[in-house]
Amino acid sequence: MLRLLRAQSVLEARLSPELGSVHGLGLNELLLLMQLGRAPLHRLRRVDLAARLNTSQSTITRMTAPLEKTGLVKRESDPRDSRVGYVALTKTGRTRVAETEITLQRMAEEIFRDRWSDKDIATLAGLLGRFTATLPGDIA
Amino acid sequence: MLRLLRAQSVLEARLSPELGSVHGLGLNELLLLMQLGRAPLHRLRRVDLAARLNTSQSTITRMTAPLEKTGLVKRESDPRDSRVGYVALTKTGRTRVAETEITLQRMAEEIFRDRWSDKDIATLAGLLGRFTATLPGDIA
DNA sequence: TTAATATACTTGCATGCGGAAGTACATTGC
DNA sequence: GCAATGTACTTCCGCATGCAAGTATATTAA
Repeated sequence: MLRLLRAQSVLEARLSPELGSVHGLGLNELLLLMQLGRAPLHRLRRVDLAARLNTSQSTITRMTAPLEKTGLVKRESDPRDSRVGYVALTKTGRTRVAETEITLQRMAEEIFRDRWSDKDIATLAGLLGRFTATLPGDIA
Repeated sequence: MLRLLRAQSVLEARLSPELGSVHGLGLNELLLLMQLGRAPLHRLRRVDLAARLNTSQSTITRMTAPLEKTGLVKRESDPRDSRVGYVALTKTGRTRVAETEITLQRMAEEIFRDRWSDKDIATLAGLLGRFTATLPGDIA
């Protein structure tokens, strides 16, 4: 179990810098945008987004501010309930996510290429899924 | 692979609060002390400790300061090389680590109890080991 | 209707972290 | 021996984050 904690830090240390330098997005920003990309209408309420990213609402507020400025994301309101603010992917945002996901995919292949069979990967994903299953918006 | 990132945050969210409230140690502090506990003479150079925790040296400096104050850890110097500062577990520190590890063990069992067989756990540990193998001081 | 409670979000504050710069010491090459 | 380089550590600064408090709106109960 302790290995899970360590493995994450190894992985993050490897992924984060390249994503940042190539696409100007932090790993967490990418994960946020990916959640939006998979949501209906490419948008989510801020509370739901926080739950999916297993983080706090205040983090969402602060993370989305710069993304709005760069135009990857925009605010939308709910006519039924004026408390809620949706975070919605813009068209620019969608293309940017797509590009970055390709890079991520390439890096994943690079990491797994050596000693991992497809079966190993599937097994790992399955076992880890038991942890992440408690979260909404689980990602394959 | 994304699941690995999510699984860690789920796990940390579950472990951290209880460890803090029961033993007054953060999860990262415990991991630090555990590394010392497994090292020869119960001590490590600060650089090596940073490498084992996959963190920066400055983090080690800041984390050890409070641990020194509470007497769980003490400084030792190297007569051969006066640049190095060892971080060494005190006797108090050793008993505290032992107590806390028991709590951790209990929590782990609680988490895995339901849907996990011993074989599942072993498989997961093995697969994750491929990531952590690059770090010194890997922990079972 | 109105008061009490619940929900969605933002802001202020404190904490934990990494990186760069600074200091002290050790090692290498001449 | 001494200059140049490398290593161990600390401190400073900025960034990301959670929590608690505050605001605005919605829902529930009387």
